[in-house]
Amino acid sequence: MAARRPDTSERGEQTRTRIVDAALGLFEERGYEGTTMRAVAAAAGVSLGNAYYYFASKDHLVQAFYERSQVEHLAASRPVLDRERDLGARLSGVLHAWLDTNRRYHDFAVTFFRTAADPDSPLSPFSPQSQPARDAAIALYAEVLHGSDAKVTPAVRERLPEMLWLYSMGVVLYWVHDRSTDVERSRFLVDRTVPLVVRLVNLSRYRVLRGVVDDAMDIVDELSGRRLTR
Amino acid sequence: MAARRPDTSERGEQTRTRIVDAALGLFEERGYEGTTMRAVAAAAGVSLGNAYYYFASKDHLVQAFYERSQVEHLAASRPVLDRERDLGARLSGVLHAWLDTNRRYHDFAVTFFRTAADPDSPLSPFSPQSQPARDAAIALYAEVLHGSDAKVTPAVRERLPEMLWLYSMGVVLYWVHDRSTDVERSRFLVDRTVPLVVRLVNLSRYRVLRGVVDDAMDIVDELSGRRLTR
DNA sequence: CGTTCGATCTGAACACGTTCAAGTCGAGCG
DNA sequence: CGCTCGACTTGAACGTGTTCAGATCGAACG
Repeated sequence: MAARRPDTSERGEQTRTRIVDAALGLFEERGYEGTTMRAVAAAAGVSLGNAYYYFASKDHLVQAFYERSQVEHLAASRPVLDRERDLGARLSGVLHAWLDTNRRYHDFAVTFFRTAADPDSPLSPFSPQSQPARDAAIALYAEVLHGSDAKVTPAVRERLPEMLWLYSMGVVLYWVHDRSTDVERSRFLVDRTVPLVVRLVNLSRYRVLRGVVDDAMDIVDELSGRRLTR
Repeated sequence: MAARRPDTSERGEQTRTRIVDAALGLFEERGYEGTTMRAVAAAAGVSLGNAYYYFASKDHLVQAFYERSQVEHLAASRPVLDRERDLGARLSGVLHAWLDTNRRYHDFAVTFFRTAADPDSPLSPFSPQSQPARDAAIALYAEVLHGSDAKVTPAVRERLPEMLWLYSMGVVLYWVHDRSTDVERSRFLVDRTVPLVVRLVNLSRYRVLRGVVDDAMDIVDELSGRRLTR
């Protein structure tokens, strides 16, 4: 029979799950900084050292949140993607779905994204360790585009998903800084910029913009042979 | 006679300077994380607690770096701004000047920008405490534009500096993640995107783009009545 | 049953950022 | 000269993330 991955053994996996659950609960309740590793260990019913046996650092603990949030976002996006054909509606729907699923995490997401801004952190959206998550996210925007009735050139069709993802990262960056009630300013940003994006996408077929667009595509190619990092 | 600001009194100012010098030296030598407050205090010849009398936290210590760097950048940009009239040359010159003046700080700037990514940190480029520095930076890009021979509509003329600053923040973000030797990829990014930006600026006068541009300007207005933060 | 060995677990110890109660210093005043 | 007061300085102590040398557990094996 096949050898088991160490962290998939029964006992280990159980303990790992207990720790994650405890951590996410405390994060939501007291925020990231307000949650100590000792508290996490205690809530999970394990020793402090044991928590570090499963998670190399406090930061690594939020990767669990990251994954959970992404699964929720995908699920929340599904209905929109199945229903809408219009590019603007699809893009807007996916972004609002993101804002919805992350609403309750806003407070502690702030400190989470702080560590994510460290290029050396595995949590950075540009880090090698995030590649799977990043690819999944880009794939989502590929579906946003390819499932729509928007007409684009082949070159754009291929690179636009990545650029839409970058655009979504911009929205996230704004959202992190957004202190308005119910993050209405972020929603406003989405509502106002999505039509702009769509219009630019449509314009990209026309002669005046063709040159700029082609050059932009080239730059994306040249710089993403090896991604934003290293 | 006028009352002295406490931190401008003779002895205090001296001590403050000693601490800043010690800190910047150690930052450059061992990086941010590698530098302990105890080491800074020791190098400055003061007690640990005394360092905290002048600087509320380790983070506040890098504001000194921030200011020094900005002064250097301004000085390095001056020749280009006095010489060039072409928008692309001016923009490119200013950005390369930034890369030059910050070259030796790259290693520890990484961790510096990490804390800067925290919206609650006074070091965030979007924070109220950074407003003076931010305004100064935007003013620089206003000079880049207004001293050039580029033809733009009044609306663009007014808002473009802020957008150029945002563009420069994007370059900085890329630079922080850039691990290539001598940050050549960042230089490549500048060389390739500046012409794009210039072409977009020129196109902004034409009918096809007018609508998009006007809408973009509106959004900037609506969202920056109160800035990106609060 | 006894041994072995790797996965799992423990808690004391460490280094660091930060706080604070208690000093010291020096100029101005009576 | 002694006193006062506020600016400045001190170092011990606290809480936290992280490390590590060693338990403990349990399945496989002889």
